[in-house]
Amino acid sequence: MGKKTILKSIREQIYEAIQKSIVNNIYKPGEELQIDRLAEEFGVSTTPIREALIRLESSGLVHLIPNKGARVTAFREGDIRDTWEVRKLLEPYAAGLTAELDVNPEIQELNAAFDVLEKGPQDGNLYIQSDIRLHELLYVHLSNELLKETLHNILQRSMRMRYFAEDVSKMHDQVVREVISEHKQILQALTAKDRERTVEAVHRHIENGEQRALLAIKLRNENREDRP
Amino acid sequence: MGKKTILKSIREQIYEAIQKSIVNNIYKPGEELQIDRLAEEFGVSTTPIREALIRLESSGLVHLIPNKGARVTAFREGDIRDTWEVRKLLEPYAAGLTAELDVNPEIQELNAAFDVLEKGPQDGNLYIQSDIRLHELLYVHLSNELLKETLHNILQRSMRMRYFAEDVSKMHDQVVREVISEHKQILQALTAKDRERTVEAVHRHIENGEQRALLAIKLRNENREDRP
DNA sequence: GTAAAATATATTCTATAAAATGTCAATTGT
DNA sequence: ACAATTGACATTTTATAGAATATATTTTAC
Repeated sequence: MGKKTILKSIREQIYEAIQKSIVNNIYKPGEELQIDRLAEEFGVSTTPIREALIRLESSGLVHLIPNKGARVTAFREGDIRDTWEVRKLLEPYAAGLTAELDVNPEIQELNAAFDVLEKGPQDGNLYIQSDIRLHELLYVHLSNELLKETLHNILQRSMRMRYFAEDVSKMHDQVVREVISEHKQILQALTAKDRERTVEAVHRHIENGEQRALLAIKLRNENREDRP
Repeated sequence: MGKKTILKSIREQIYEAIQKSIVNNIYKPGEELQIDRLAEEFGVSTTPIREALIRLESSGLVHLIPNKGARVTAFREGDIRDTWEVRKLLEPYAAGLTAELDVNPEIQELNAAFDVLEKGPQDGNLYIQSDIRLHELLYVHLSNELLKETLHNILQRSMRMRYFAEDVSKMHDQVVREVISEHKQILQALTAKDRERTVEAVHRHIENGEQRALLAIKLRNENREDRP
């Protein structure tokens, strides 16, 4: 009763914290993740840190080298292509199934958010939140847990790559407008409960997103060539 | 020098051992996996056992309940459908890509194995080995690591479900012949380097496999109804 | 330049803390 | 009086911490 109730295990909390930091590029690709240091930072022993890192390896965000340590998984252009290749196989299909469900309330919400973004001034945070929520909408209501898990994992990787490639706070107005327009097309197809149109709209959006991510990482790499 | 050289960490060895036992249904669906008991069985401390179980949860073979323990993941008919639904999205696509590579040596080997199986007497072990190797052939040579990882994981789950549903040692001659015939069609399409035909052959094989698994689990469940 | 020592770090083990479960008697309700 | 419910205690098991060991890397001495 009066006692403090632990809602989640320490391992779980650490896992979520590190995951979030990796997806948001606070921990950078290739960065070392030392167990002792993290244990001290979080104020816990090494055990839950190790266990969190093991789970993070399974989700592809951390790379564990035996007897050497853990690093945030690094990636190249090719990894972006690979990730988007799998995304193209799963996400349009999932979205097509979602089109046959009733998700009107969420569509309304997202439409409203996109209207704000189109008219109002740049709001990076709202943009990211809406982006994530739209893509989650495309699969969270499905009953196939395996498909959901798999897509969730791939989406986490994608998001990390995009946020890394194009620093969202500095994103060009033009790109934001493009993405919002594509999102609205997806929402329209969903509203019409048109499965085929949804599949196509999502597929197009993913392909465009891939091009945007590839372009952004190329620009980023070019800017990094000339450095101390 | 004279010292024993450990090739893999204990965690890794335990992980592989338990994984194998789950896929081969030595540890049954729903079975409790107590850390202390396993630690004693394997002659190690509890730490590497825990860590192996955490990884196994990520791969979907073990279900971890906080402060309660670990169980081998249980599954129903619906989980078979879910697993095969995702398989249908990924495996034919991967096989199609493989059709454009040069994998002749492995095709020869597998063809030989299937010839032996068709003519010779029932050899459950050879049958399983060939089955696994054929399905691995359909993706292992690809360069997309994410696709490979994902497919590998899904295939592990499928295999477990099939081996559970239809106890392979008791499998009917008719079914074995069916499967081998489908496998040979896939190998032919691969030999011809015909991408489209490969995709179709693999897709058909997966759909038939789903029906076989579903039928087998139904029969199994019926036989379990009337028990003490 | 090589080999041995020193250092750093990951891995594993052991011990303690915390949580869940089961037992059984006391209590309550009918 | 009897069945069902509650609650304290004992047992079991997991979760975390902290210590010991193994492995890899770097430094130093020759």
